[in-house]
Amino acid sequence: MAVKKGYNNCLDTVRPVRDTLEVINGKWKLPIIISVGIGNERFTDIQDSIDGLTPKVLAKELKDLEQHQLIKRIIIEDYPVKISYRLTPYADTLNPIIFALKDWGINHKKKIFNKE
Amino acid sequence: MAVKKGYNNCLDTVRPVRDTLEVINGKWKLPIIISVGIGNERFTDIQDSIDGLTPKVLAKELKDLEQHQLIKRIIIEDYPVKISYRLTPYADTLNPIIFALKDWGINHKKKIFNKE
DNA sequence: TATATCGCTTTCCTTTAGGAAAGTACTTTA
DNA sequence: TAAAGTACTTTCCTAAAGGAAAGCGATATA
Repeated sequence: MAVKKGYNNCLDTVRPVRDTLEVINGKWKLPIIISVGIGNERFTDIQDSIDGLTPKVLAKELKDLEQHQLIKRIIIEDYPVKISYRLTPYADTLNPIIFALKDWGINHKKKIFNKE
Repeated sequence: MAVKKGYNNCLDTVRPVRDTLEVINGKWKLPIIISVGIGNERFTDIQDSIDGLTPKVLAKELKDLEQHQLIKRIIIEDYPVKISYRLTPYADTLNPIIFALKDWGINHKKKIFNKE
């Protein structure tokens, strides 16, 4: 029989939410995905488009995002060799999350602004 | 005239997303909101419902969430005094975010599972 | 020849998050 | 009187995130 517990079980929701947060955690991953998605393909462009992002952090986050198959790194064999970053189709599945976060942020700022 | 820039501007989306992430950052805030939302009102119940959550972290996160007006702390003047945590109506506005994260997490697990 | 750009890497350092364990003040139950 | 529960706090520690600055090997431009 089941062990007595006084609390309500919320694992059905908490577990997948935590799984998602593990993929998109940190300050930078979603901003980078947004920037690449909007058309910034070059390392320097991505860096310039996001305030406060340092090259070290960008390089690390790009690697993480590549591993999760959200971004692909394309080497263009030209003289000089160029490197281009693109979203994978899978990254598009993050759109509902990005829109939800964006909407909430816009609304939250309104709320705070009207209060004070 | 405008300064030359080679990158596409993504601040319209990045800024509100970052504003939201500042409110719900970390491993624990959304799980706690989910747990309280599902009916866990007591400190110990919330703690027990979320795997790995320590009392120190829970106490800190509850304070943060109170400050952001997502949770209210209710003191029940009984013998002994009891303390109850509830979501504010404002916390309900996070639902689209939570559902989006949940759906993505479920789908992501499927994707990984089918691959390997 | 000198300087600049690109896509990073490297080093060093600070801050923050988070975990383990014990303690505390109070009350209730046996 | 002892043990247990409630809602935390406190201390101590580690790991990870993040920032500042310089460097590097290649090519390109003046």
